[in-house]
Amino acid sequence: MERASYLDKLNDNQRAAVTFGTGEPPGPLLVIAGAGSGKTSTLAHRVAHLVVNGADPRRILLMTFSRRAASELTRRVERITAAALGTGIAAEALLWAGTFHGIGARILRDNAAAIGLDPDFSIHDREDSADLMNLCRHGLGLSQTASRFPAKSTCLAIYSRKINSEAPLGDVLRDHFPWCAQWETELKRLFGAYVEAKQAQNVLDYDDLLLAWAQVMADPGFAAHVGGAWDHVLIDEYQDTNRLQARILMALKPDGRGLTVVGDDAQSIYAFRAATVRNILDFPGSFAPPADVITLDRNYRSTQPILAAANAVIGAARERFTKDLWTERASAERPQLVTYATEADQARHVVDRVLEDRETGTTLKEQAVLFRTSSHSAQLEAELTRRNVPYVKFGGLKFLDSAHVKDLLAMLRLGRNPRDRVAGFRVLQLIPGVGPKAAGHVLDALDLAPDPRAALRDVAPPPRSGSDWPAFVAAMTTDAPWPAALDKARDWYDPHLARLHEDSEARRGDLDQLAQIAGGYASAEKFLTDLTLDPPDATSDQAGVPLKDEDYLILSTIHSAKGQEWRSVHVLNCVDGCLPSDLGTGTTDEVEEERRLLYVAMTRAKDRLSLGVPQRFYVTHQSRNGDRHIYSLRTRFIPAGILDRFEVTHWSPARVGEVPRPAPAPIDIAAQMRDMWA
DNA sequence: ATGCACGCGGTTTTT
DNA sequence: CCGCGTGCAT
Repeated sequence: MERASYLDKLNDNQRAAVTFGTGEPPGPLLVIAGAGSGKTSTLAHRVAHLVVNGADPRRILLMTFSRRAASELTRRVERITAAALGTGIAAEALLWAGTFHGIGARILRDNAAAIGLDPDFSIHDREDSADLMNLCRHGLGLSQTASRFPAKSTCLAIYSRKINSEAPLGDVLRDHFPWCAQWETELKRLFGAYVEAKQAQNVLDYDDLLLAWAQVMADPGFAAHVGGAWDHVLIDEYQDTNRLQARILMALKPDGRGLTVVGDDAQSIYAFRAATVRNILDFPGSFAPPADVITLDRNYRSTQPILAAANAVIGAARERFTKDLWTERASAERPQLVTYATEADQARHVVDRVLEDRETGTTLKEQAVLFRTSSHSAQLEAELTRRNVPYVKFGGLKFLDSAHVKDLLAMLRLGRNPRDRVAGFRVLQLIPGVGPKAAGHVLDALDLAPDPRAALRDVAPPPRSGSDWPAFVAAMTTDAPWPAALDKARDWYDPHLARLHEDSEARRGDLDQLAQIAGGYASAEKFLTDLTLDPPDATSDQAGVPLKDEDYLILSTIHSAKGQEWRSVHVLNCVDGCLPSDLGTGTTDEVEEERRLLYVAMTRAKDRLSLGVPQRFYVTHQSRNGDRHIYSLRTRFIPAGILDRFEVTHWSPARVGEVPRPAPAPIDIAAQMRDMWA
């Protein structure tokens, strides 16, 4: 076959990765792809190349870290194949592109009957899971222990880590939750109850999507059935997978044939979710003969000075398994390291710089401000709002977390799966006069009924529910097709929204948005699954999400910035305590992960990079005598020895024209007010 | 039984 | 500040 023209645009290593594999199907391949090395493009080309050479796209499994990454990849594959073949493959041909969790949900749903699951199972998001954990916690009387028992979210985090790391509970507690170690016995009991509750309620949490999948794969018959559905399995961001995911992968393709994994150990930033770089390091040796390894170390994204600074930061890492990145993009401009007296100064200057860059032709969308923790952007957001700069924030709170959205989604979930007690408690208590007790009775009755959905019509109304009940039942049991069913729920919910929230107008807008999204789905089930596994991740202040064609600045946690790039990048709060976060400096491993976070942040920049170092912070509510400020130091990841990679400056606001004004004589307002009644 | 007022305490990052 | 548990009035 004549050499396809798309191969000409690739460098030698990229081409080797794209065309790798002589066998049918080819042996296992590991691609170590440095930041900005054209990883996504290489992966897309490899998939396209397989298809161009006759692979059936419906028999390719493509697993990525987010659904956004999956659709980007799919789009590119379509473009490349379209150019190469004349006719592109249909958009639907790549049937199996998604996240580990999304694919897991699909496999479990498809095989539900055979593995003893009700196919109508609901999927709980993190908060729902924590709520269920809380119900169990109360049930076992753990909420009123003499010394305080760990909070529901902590319990869930411990449980989740145990599942995903496949480590004994004792080890998990010792290594990651030492302040909870005294509760090991109680936690074990709690987790047992939690698992039973999930099963009784026909509910799966995030971890179950992987755990149940792994358990399916442990059965040889099922493993062959599931694994046999694909000729090629490609995994992106392999450095951020955990033990459980690796186990699933190895069971899918035990001999490694058809398997490609891509990743970069220098960008591993999800250890808190039990991801382990061991997966990527041990991958080659898991097979006999070992997997081939191809390294992409040429960076196409950043200028040389940016790369030099990033390399210096990661160069000090305790362990390094890969390469220094190199580039041919010369520039005289070093990254900036700017100190400020306060965070407010930092916010002001960053906005100044952003606007300057926009004046000189860099749109807001081509610029980003990154930070370690969602709350670090608070002052910046205030400044942006004050100066009317539109922005969209990724990471942190999502609009799905707001009470009114959760209420409506819970109604839909309860309609599909009346055994879901978390949804049930939430929804039933919306009815005035119905509290935990009455809600519990209704749910118990539904639980015992042979057909819970029908039972909702017949169940005795709660004593004080009044005239609301028939309308509620009607809304819940409607036969309206999707998405009209959502409108029925909204109609019932609307008066309660107005009753419960002062700002019901703004919240109604969110629900409009939700209805819009719902319209794009064929069924409530698909809608709920997708929304839970891949929630719309941007929030943007009170103003609502800007229109798609509008220009807006990107604000993002470093975690949510993974895989992305911008011409200009500002990193906030590069000080000890923020980056590394003072919460995660317990162990050397945790500190090393924080170092990689800074590395990831810096390598997002194409042309311009600046790191902010505010020296004074206001810390609120840390001492009971009110707010205080603390002084902070430049991050330990930029020691004096590598300062020469940066242009170091200090910025303070101009004080021009500022004349101190004398204060007027004091007045006694309180006395005046008293005198009004004298 | 529900719902509200009060007081205490508090590990980010996400599928 | 916010969520959570407790205690009291309806």
